[in-house]
Amino acid sequence: MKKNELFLLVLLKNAPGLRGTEMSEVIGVPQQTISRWLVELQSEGLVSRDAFGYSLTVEGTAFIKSFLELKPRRKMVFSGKLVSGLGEGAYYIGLAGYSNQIKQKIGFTPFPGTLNLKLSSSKDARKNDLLRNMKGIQIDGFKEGNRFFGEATCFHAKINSEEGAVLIPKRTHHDSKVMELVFPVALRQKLKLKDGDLLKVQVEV
Amino acid sequence: MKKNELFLLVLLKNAPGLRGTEMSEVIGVPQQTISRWLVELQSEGLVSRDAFGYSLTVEGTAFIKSFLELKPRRKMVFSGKLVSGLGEGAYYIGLAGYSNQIKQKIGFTPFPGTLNLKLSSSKDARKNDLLRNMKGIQIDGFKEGNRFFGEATCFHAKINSEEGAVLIPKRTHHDSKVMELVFPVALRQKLKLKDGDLLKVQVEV
DNA sequence: ATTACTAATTCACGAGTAA
DNA sequence: TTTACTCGTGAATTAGTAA
Repeated sequence: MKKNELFLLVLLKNAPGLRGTEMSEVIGVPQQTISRWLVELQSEGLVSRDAFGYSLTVEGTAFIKSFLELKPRRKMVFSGKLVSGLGEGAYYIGLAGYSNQIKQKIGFTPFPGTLNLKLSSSKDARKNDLLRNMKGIQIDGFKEGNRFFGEATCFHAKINSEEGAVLIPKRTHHDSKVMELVFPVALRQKLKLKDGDLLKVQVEV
Repeated sequence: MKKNELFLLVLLKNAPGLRGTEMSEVIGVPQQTISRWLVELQSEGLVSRDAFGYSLTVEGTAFIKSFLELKPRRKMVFSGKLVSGLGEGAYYIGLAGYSNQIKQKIGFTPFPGTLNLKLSSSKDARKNDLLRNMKGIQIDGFKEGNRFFGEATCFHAKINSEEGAVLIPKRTHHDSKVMELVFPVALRQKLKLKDGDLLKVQVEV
């Protein structure tokens, strides 16, 4: 696939059954060029054509979907001091609505309680801000009785080889210097941690 | 923005703070080319650079977001015969969980009942299939007591100047020949319709 | 290390036109 | 109508290299 042809894939994803002439108008590229792009995309099996116009093939749909999520695997390292949360974390993580999703999407049943880190440097706070804008593992919101519990995003993370996850609630705007983590075990006890201990976190982004 | 530079915008959307060299690896284009693209994107104010790498600016974020939803406004016309549903429609549409969303996102409080059309031609059935794959107005699922009610997609639609909407439940796989519509009024009564009447629907996609 | 300039090369573009 | 071919032209690419 030539880079420019991405335009057509996005367009066809949004509106299957388009004509080449329509795409030409929307993108602002001559019909001849659109045609050339479409010929290549068809030869690659990403696009098909019928009497109603062009559409993505199954492969094309998969391709554009995975492309839109394209990102390199990177590790971001943060360091911060352990602080006490307000005990809210334990309440939320204890709810089946969150706990089950974490089990299913991240791979462990979280210990009902969160580890709160106060990041040491403003560099790390800045990186934390970047993290909050990234698309991680989506945890859906849900309704429990009359209360609504919001969405969150997670990233796989490690503290001293202990596998866990960073938890970023979508709507509540924590301080950029605060990072919240969940683990399958009571990490405070397992690693004999206390408030003020300096910890290094490796986050998979 | 040159067309190719879209790659970088998508990438930076997914992973802000990337280095040019990383983007080069992921996209498979030499670093020199990435650099040239980034120079242009910065001069256009879509991308900014700091000590941590490149990120989208606010304008860049808005730009890529609107691009990903790019599609031409089109009208699709269907014709079909009015048939009786199973009365399920009325039950679902009557639920506040759906009704309120339709009011908010489409602009009218739906009459609790749906109009079911049996499409006349296989051409129309094929177009209906295309419609089901398009991204329309999203109606979220919700939980009511123990029951879960699934997502749906809507499109603005008209029957004889009467404004309504096509309703496409996400998970239930209706026959492609069946189209379900909602209106702010009891259209059957208002237009004195009866089963078997031939109707033309204009759908905004 | 990362980023960006210059210059040689390539190959994508699109007007004309046919099917 | 819509789609796609040819081919002359020029813009986009990228290796080499510097900062």
